[in-house]
Formats: sequence, structure tokens, C-alpha cells
Amino acid sequence: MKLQVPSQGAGDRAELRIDDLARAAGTTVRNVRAYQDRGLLPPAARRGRANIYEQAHLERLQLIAQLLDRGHTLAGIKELLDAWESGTGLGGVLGLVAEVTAPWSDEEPVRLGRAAMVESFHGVEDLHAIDVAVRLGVLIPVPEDDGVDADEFLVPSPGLLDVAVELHALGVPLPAITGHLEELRQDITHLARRFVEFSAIHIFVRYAGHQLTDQEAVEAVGTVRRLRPLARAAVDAELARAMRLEATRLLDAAVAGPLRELVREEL
DNA sequence: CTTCTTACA
DNA sequence: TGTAAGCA
Repeated sequence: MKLQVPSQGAGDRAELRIDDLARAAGTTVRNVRAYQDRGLLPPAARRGRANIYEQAHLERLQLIAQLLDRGHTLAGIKELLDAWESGTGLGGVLGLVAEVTAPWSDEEPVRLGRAAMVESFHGVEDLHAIDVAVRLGVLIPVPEDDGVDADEFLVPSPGLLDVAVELHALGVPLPAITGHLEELRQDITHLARRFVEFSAIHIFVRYAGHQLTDQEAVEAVGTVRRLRPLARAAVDAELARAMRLEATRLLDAAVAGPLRELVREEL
């Protein structure tokens, strides 16, 4: 909530015309209107004869586009959206929105001097790697400077940086590390999206169509609160399983003889 | 004139 | 969902 990643241009509060909105969401003006007519998209504020949209509209449009892309029908999406809507009406008061919006991490950001960081990488200073790290949000240049020339960085996830340090200590080149993280980021985003979507469909859809009772609202908050540990547990278990499988597979191909059994024990 | 809307395919 | 013509 307090961490702002300066990823995009500062002018996020801009008012959008329907054309900009459509383009930004990768759809067409025609569709924006169609979604509005079907109640998937909230009506735009009107200034005279002009339609004024803002980022809330953009976000919803992008959500619609994603769900559509995944083969959901417009009717189905509307049902989900309605469920969401009726939840936030009451949930806004109860902090349901905050629960969903809050960063799913309990890590404390730290400040790290450039010299100290270079030090932890055994004196290796790879400007390109730093550049990628900044782009990925692993490092955030402190406001006074910008770009790769900053003297100090904000590290949102010290744990993640530690991973990089460890890998580097093991002899993995920095470009390989940043490149791998970039790939991992995409895969994980995909995972998270699936999980949230799955939850929405199978859990929140039962609240569709009516205002939430107090009882239901409390339930919903509890459910959302449980989502993170559930997701983590599932990913943890599956990751462990997959790692064991893949490692075993690799070892079978690479190690022969009695050594194989010994190594396999270690997994 | 441009932007939005409506209607038709 | 694209396109063309009418409306503000």
C-alpha cells in the first residue's frame, strides 16, 4: 500500500476518451459500447457530448478482455462481475476490497546502497542486469536519482534479492539470473491469474444477484483471507513434487551406477 | 469538423 | 463485431 512502483508514466489519472480506452484495452470502440449496453462496463461520466472514462473503466475492460480471451461468454462474465459488485457494495465497508488489494507479501522493503549491493555480488557490477532488475521492480531507484545510475535502491522483496545473490555465489551469471526471473515472472503471473479466476468462479459466484447479508459478508472476508495461504500451500506442494520429478529425471539421464541411488536419497 | 450513436449486415 | 450514415 505504501510501495509505489514507478513503472509507467506518472500521468495515470488521465481522463480517457472512448477511443483511447478501447485502444489501451486492446479492443474496439464498438465493443466498449456493446459491453456498456450489456451492463458489463459501468456507464461513462458525460461532459457535454463527450464520454469521460478513467482507469477504473480501463481495468474492468482489461479484465473482460482477459476473461473473454479464456473462452468465457459475455453472460458468464456479467454474472461474475455482478457477484463482485454486490460483494464490494458491502465489502467496501468491511475491508473486503482492502483484503483483496493488499499486497500478498509480508516482507518488509529495505533500502540498499549501490555499493553494498555490488558488494553482495562479489564486486560484480552489471549495469544491464541492474537495468532489468529495475524494470522487474526488484530494485527501485530512490526518488532523487533515476535509472541505473541511482546511488540507492529500495528493495521491495529482500528475499528475492537474496535468491539472486545465492545463485550468483553458485556461479550463475547475472544475465542468466535476470533473464530467468523475467521468465518466472510471466509464469507466476499466469498462475496467479488462474487462481484468482478459479476462486472467483467457484467461490464468489454463489453471492451473485443479491446484496450480501452480514453473515455472507463475514464469510466472504474470511474466504479471501484464506486465499493466500491456500494458494501458497498448493503451489508449494506442487512445486516440490515437480522439482523432485524433474530432478530425478535429470539425474537418471546424467548419473549412472550406485551413485544414482545415493543422490536420489538426497532428494 | 470531430466525436458519439444508431442501425444494419 | 465491423461499417456506414446520421446526430450533437
